[in-house]
Amino acid sequence: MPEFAEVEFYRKQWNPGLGRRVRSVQVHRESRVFRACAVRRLVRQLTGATLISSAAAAKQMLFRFRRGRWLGVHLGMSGELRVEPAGYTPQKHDHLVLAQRGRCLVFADPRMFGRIQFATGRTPPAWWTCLAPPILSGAFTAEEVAAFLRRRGRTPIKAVLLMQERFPGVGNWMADEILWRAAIHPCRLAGSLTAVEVHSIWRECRQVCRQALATIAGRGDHVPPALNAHIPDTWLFNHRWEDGGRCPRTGARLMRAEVGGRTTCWSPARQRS
DNA sequence: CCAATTGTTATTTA
DNA sequence: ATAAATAACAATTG
Repeated sequence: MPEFAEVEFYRKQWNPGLGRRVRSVQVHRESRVFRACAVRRLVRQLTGATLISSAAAAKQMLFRFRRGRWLGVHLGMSGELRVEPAGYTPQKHDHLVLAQRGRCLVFADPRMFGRIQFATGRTPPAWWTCLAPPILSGAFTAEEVAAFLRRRGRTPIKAVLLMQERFPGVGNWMADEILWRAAIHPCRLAGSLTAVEVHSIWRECRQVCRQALATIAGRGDHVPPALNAHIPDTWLFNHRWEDGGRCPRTGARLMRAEVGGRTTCWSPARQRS
């Protein structure tokens, strides 16, 4: 489920634990989510550690603990972070629980495509620092986007938008939202776009990221009561899975088909092949 | 039983 | 050799 802004939403869920010590760590040891992680070491090192700060980038989260301990979380398809009362008993899909004095910080993921990572050191680990420059940073330029689309010229634009090495945090629904706003058909080959269309892609990437962040993740420390509760009906998002759904701008029927290996939704009236 | 799911990666194909 | 397409991963739901 979670893409860019949803990841930020989940990051904030653990905010009540900031500045607090972890008294004990519970793990579902053999779970796949620990495939890139030395679990015993994680348990040993995080027990007694104090959570200092956290950050989200792309679809990745980083939690920093005192004395150079770093916890990485990727939510995969079905992961979530939440807070439970002290004394909480982990359920079937809870793979990692950090118990603090007044609460438990829980990572759950039924499908287990998610990933937990752990590292120690003075500086953030490589899997964090090597992420592509954020779409909302100055390093995400129209020129870089144009060059990338040229290099992937024979690939449908929908599939290109899902490539994390250039569009960090963009997932299936965001890619569809961007193409719908830019009025570009998802099957168009990346190399066939005009300069104006390439520029629209760049602009709408930033626009969708910015608006999604404000709407889904909230502003400052404020977090919306539920994930995706306040997404306006003027977005494609709220119509893409409805059977017989209609384009909020043209009123025409939406189409659905597999493009670039993912179910894709578009408005034929706006997005011409 | 079959098909579906908002992600990533290894393997196969072109 | 590179890039694109496909399969696989796992659990749950309709």
